[in-house]
Amino acid sequence: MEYSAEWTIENFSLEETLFCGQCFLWTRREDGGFDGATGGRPLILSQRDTVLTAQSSRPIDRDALLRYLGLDEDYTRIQALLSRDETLRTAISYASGIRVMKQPLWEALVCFIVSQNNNIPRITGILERFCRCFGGVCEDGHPVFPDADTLARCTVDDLAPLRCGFRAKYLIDAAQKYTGGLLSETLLRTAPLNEARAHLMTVYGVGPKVANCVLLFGAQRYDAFPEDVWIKRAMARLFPQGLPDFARPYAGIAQQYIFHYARTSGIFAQTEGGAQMP
DNA sequence: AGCCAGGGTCTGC
DNA sequence: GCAGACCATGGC
Repeated sequence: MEYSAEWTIENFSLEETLFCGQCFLWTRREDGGFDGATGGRPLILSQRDTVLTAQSSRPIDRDALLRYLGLDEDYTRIQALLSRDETLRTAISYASGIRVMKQPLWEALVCFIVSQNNNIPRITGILERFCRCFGGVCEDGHPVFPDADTLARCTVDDLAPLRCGFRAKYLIDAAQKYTGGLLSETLLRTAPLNEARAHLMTVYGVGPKVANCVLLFGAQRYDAFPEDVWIKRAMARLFPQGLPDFARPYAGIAQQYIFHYARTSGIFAQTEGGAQMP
């Protein structure tokens, strides 16, 4: 690891941010750090108290990494705004170190297509095979996330090793539309939310939930509000009237705190002590 | 064995 | 517009 970088960051949890269900591309190391990549560069991230450290075999783009981790946003302000609601304040306080990451659109599209009707450990496994099979590995052995062009040339049978089931045909259609220029990132980032969502839903296998995840995590649309089974349960109990209006511009960020709180705090007794982190 | 998992499509009403 | 069958896979 020739290159390294270091930051001091208050009120941030790298582990909770990487493993709170918004991203499935990082793995735990035995030394307590995490293996992953951004922008095609392999990275080892670690944190001790308020010190975040990045190591890589290639030069580190400090700004890009901070942005990827959502650390370029003022969460003091966002959390204070959302905390005007008492229930949101509870959910945020439970894991206030979480940041909503800014993932590349293509990665988010693939990851959340894979996520549908699936559980987090298996999503992670499928995506690891996906990277190894179609992206190869970089010089230090870390799997590389494949380009859309590579996947667009594949058939459903080519994807068999992934064991991703009925999602294979969805992934291929997404790749073909993405490389074919049928998905406008500008539109997804700037159009009214309903239009952007409808645009994404032209992809076979992308419905409202996956579209909202891609908008939130892959296009930084903080007003997008993905509703999976956990969020539906949590909303029915905690916000029967829906989120308060003032929270709407950041509904997606609120959603991430609610999601993590609902799954791991034990307020829903479905899984003893909450869902386990991989 | 049956149900569930960060759902979506397709058909039939 | 809405319910219900069906879709692959793996863990519990």
